[in-house]
Amino acid sequence: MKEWNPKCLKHPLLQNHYSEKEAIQLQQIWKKKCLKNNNQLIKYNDIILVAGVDISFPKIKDPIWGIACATLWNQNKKKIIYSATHKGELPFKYIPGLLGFREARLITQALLNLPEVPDIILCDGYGIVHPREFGEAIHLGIALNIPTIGIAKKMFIGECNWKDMAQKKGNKIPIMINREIKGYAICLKNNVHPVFISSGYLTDIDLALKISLETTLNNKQPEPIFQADQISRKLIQEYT
DNA sequence: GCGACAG
DNA sequence: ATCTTGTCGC
Repeated sequence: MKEWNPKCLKHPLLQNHYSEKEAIQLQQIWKKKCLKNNNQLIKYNDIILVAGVDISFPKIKDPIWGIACATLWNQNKKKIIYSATHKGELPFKYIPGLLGFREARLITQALLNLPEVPDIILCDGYGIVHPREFGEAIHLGIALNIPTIGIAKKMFIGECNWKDMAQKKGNKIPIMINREIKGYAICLKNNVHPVFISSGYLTDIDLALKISLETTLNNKQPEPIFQADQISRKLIQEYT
């Protein structure tokens, strides 16, 4: 059984209080480093444990703390088998394009409370569809050396006429950047707006779509993320 | 310069 | 992200 690296919270991408400029530089440095390594993509058959992560915030103006939740889904049982949470400080304000610096550390602390290490992590946000191809999913995946997928609820960058698409489960339409397909808007539930899926760390878009569909039960988002959202949101109420 | 902008 | 009830459609 895989073990958590006890030093994983020491990773440079998970440290506190970077300046905005430093954060952007780190994204560029680590993006370059990843391209050089030509790492192996995860294989579909090696995926059994799928984690989903999310953070909820108190309803105040500029929240400086939040509660992260990580859930664990078993692909054979098709259900959530564990969940874990962590309440803590947010090390960075919200800046579009730098979400990983705000959320990845807290998410990691919740993941560390899970009894097992997941084979892949579903993130609430983007992966490669990002101004510097360094969305939160990529950020978290590199820091932990675990494959990730980005699943966002709103458009960010790129071209995609998702409003023209019939809201039928399974329907999808590409997100184009520079005439290339970088992700997809895909409906996971009938009569509901699509989610926006892009590959993260050690994954490609085909695997991302397949795993997302297979871990979806009856909600707009895959169940691991949906449950992480629900659980963290409930916990916030108890602190408020 | 202006507005838009994942969570 | 968060504040929020009912309501429309399958």
